[in-house]
Amino acid sequence: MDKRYQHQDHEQEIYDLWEKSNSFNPDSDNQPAKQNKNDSKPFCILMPPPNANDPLHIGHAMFATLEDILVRYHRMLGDDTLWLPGTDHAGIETQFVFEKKLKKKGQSRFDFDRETLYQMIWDYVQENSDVAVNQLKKLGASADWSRFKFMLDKDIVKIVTQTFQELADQKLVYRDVKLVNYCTHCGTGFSELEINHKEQKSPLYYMKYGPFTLATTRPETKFGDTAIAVHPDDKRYQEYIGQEVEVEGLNGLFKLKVIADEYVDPEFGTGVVKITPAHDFNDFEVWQRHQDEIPGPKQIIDYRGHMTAEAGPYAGMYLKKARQEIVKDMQEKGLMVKIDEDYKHSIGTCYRCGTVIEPLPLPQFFIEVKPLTEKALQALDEGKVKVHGAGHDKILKHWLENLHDWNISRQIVWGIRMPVWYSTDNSNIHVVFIKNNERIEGTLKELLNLYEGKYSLDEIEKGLQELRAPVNIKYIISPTSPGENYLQETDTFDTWFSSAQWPYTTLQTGQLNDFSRFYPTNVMETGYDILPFWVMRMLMMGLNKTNDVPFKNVYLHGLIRDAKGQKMSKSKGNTINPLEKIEQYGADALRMALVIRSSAGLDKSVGDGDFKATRNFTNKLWNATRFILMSEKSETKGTGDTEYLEKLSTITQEITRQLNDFKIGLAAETLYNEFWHWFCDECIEKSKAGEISQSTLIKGLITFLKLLHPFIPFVTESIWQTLQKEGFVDKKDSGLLIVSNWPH
RNA sequence: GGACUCAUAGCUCAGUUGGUUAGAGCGCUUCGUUUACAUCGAAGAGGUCAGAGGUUCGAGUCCUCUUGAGUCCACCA
Repeated sequence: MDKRYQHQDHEQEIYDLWEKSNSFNPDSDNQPAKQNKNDSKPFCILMPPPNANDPLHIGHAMFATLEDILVRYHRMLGDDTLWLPGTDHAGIETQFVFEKKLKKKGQSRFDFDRETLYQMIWDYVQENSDVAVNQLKKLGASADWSRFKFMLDKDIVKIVTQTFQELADQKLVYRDVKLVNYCTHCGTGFSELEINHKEQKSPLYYMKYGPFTLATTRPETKFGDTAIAVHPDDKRYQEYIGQEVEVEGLNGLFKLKVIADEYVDPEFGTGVVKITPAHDFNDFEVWQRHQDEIPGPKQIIDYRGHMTAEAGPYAGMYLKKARQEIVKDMQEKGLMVKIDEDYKHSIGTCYRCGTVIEPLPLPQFFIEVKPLTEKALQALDEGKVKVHGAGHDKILKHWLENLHDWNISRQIVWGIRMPVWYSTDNSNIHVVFIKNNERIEGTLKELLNLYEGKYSLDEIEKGLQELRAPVNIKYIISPTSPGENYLQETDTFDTWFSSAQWPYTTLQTGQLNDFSRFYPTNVMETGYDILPFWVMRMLMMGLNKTNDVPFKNVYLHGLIRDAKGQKMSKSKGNTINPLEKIEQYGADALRMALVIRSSAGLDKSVGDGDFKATRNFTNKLWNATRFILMSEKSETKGTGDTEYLEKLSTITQEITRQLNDFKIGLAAETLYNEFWHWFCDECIEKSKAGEISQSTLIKGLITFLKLLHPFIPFVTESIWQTLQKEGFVDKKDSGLLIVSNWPH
C-alpha cells in the first residue's frame, strides 16, 4: 500500500467494480436483501431529477451524498433498496438557455414553428444529456442506472397527460381568463411561486384625473382604466360615488364611473385610485366585484411588452419608453401635479431572467387546489408524512393552507404539450404560424381557406407557433386528435406539473412490479428551497392519484454556503465546483465535508479547510489499515479486548440509531471522532503496548469500514478489497463492501 | 404586516428523548520526526452556551419575554 491514499488511483476503478457487479440494482443476486428474503423491507428513494443538460453544482453534490448515504446504509441493512435516478426537461430553464444560444446566432424562437424549435431543443438536450449522470457517478452515486428515467420519456408523458384528463374528470381543471404573471422576455406566464418580489424606488406620480388628483406608479396604464375608485366611507368624495366624471386625457376627453370599494386605502396618496383591470391584480378583483357597473379588462400592453392599439398615439412603443413619453406629455399639458421620487415599493420580477413581471389577461388552464391541499394537510396531520428540517413542516402547512389555484399553462415549447384540442369551427381562434420563413398571424377567420382565407389547415398546423383560443371556446381533452378540423393547444404544462408526478410516473413505468414494490417511497430528499414548488405538489398529486402518500419522510437539506457563511453565487465568484474538488481532494473528502455536522433544514458552510480535513481523514483510515496489515499477527487476548469490543458495539448502535433518525451529519461526526480519536489515538496505541490484540483490533477496523462506507464509499471499498486479498475478511463477507452486511 | 429559523471557542459549526468535566475542524502557543499516518502525534490557551425570568433533583437542551441576525410569504395604487 502507498504511504498516502491517492484517490485518483482508486475511484474510477472502484466505481467500475460496483457497476460491473450490478450492485446498484435491487434485482441483482448479490444484494444483501436476497439473503434475508423473508423480512426484507423495501427502501426506495427517488432522485430529484436534475436538469438533463446542466453541469452539477454543489447543491447536487449535497443531495447525491445524502441520498447515497441512506441508500448504501439500507442496502447493507438488507433492505430491498432502490435509488431511482432521472433527469428533468426543466421547461423554462432549458428553453431560456437555448434561446440565449439562438440569440448568439442572431436568431430568436419566433423564427421557428413550434415543432422545429422543439426538435432543436431536443437535440441540444440529447447532446448534453449524460453530463449530469456522469458527474453523479463521479460522486459515487449508487443509483440503479438501469431504471433511469427522463421526464419526456413517452411512457411518462402518457401518464402525465392521463392525470390531466383525470383531474378534468374530477372537475378540478378549468380554463379562465385571469391576470397571469407574464414575463414579456421569456414570453410566458408563471405561477405565483415563480415570481420574485424586489423592493425598489420608483416615482409616484400625482396626476390630474378629472375632478381628482390621484397617485400612481404606472401612468402609462391610464389607457386601460375603466373606472375610478374611492373608499365608501371617504367623506371627501361621497358626492362622486356612482357618478360618471369627465377626464381629460392625452387622447382627448373620456368618461369614467366612480365606484366605492373597501380596497381603497383613504390614507394612501389622495385616496383615489384609477382602476386598470387588465394590468393590476387588485384592480382586476375590484372589477370582478363591480362587473355590473364598469367595463372589464382593456388590454393596453401586449405579450411582448409593447403598447397596444388601445394606447392611441403610443401604440407599438415599448412599455418603458411609453411611460417616459406619457409622463413628459402630461407635464406639458399640465396634468402632472407632482412627482414623489422617493417612493419605495416592491415589484414582481421573473425568477428566471429578472424582467419586471406584467400582469396580463390571458386564457389559462388552472387546477383547483383546495381538494388537493386538504388531502395533503390531512396526511400531514395523520403523520403519514414526516418532514425533517428545522420548522419546514410548519412552512409546508402554511403553504397548503394559503395556496391559490395553480396556473399550469406555459407559453413555451419545451415541455409536455397540453392534450387539449379546439375545433376550427370557431373561427375566432388566433394563430401564429411560419410559412416559408414568414411569420403569419391572425384569426382563423382571416387566414383559413375554410373562411375564404388563403391558407389550408394543414399549412397552419404544420407551421404553428402559437395559438390563442377565446376563453369560452369548447375544448376536448385527448392525447391524440379527436378528429379532422381540430387544432391542439400550443401551451405546455408547467414543468412542476410533470415533476409533481415523478413518484408514480417513474415507478409505474419501471419494472413490472416496481410500483407495488416501492410505492410509497421512503424518503424524499431535496433542498428546502423547492418545498412549495415540488414537495408540496408531489404530495398533493400523489395523494390524489394513488390515495396514498408518495413518500413517508421528507428530508430537507440546507443551502451550501461558502466558508464565511455567504450565499454562493456566480456574480460573487464564490461558487464551488464539485468536480474540481473531487479532482483535488477526492469524492470521499467532498462527500464527508458536505455532510459532516450538517443538519436537516439548516444551511451549511464549507471551504477548503473542510475539504482538507476530510481528505486527511480518508488518509488516516488508509494508514490505520497499513499499520494493522504491517503489524504482527497475534491471537493472544489483550487485557483491553473486552472493553474495546463493548465500546465498538456501542458505537455501532449509536451510528445505526442516528441514521435511522436521519441524523446524518451527526453520524458522520461521531464516526469521524470515534475513528480518529478513539480507534487511532487510543486503541492503536494500546495495541502497540499489547493491551489490545491484533486480531481484535482488526475487527474494529472492519466494523469501521462498514459504518463509514455509506459516507466515504471509495476509500472504504478500496481498503476492503486489500483486506480481502490479505485474508482478513470473514467468508460470510466475501465480495464487495457495498453489498456486505451492516454490523450490529 | 404574517410566519419560520438561528444566536455555543478568534472563525465555521455539532451537541442525538433534559443527566458526569460542553465538542470538532480551521486558526493560535509549546514540544515531538525510533518505521501507520507531518495529509501526523502530545500538551495547552480559548466558552457566564445572546440577555432576563420560569419548570425541574438537574437546563446549552423545555416554556415565556427581550435583544440581535437571516430566510420565506403577503403587500398600498
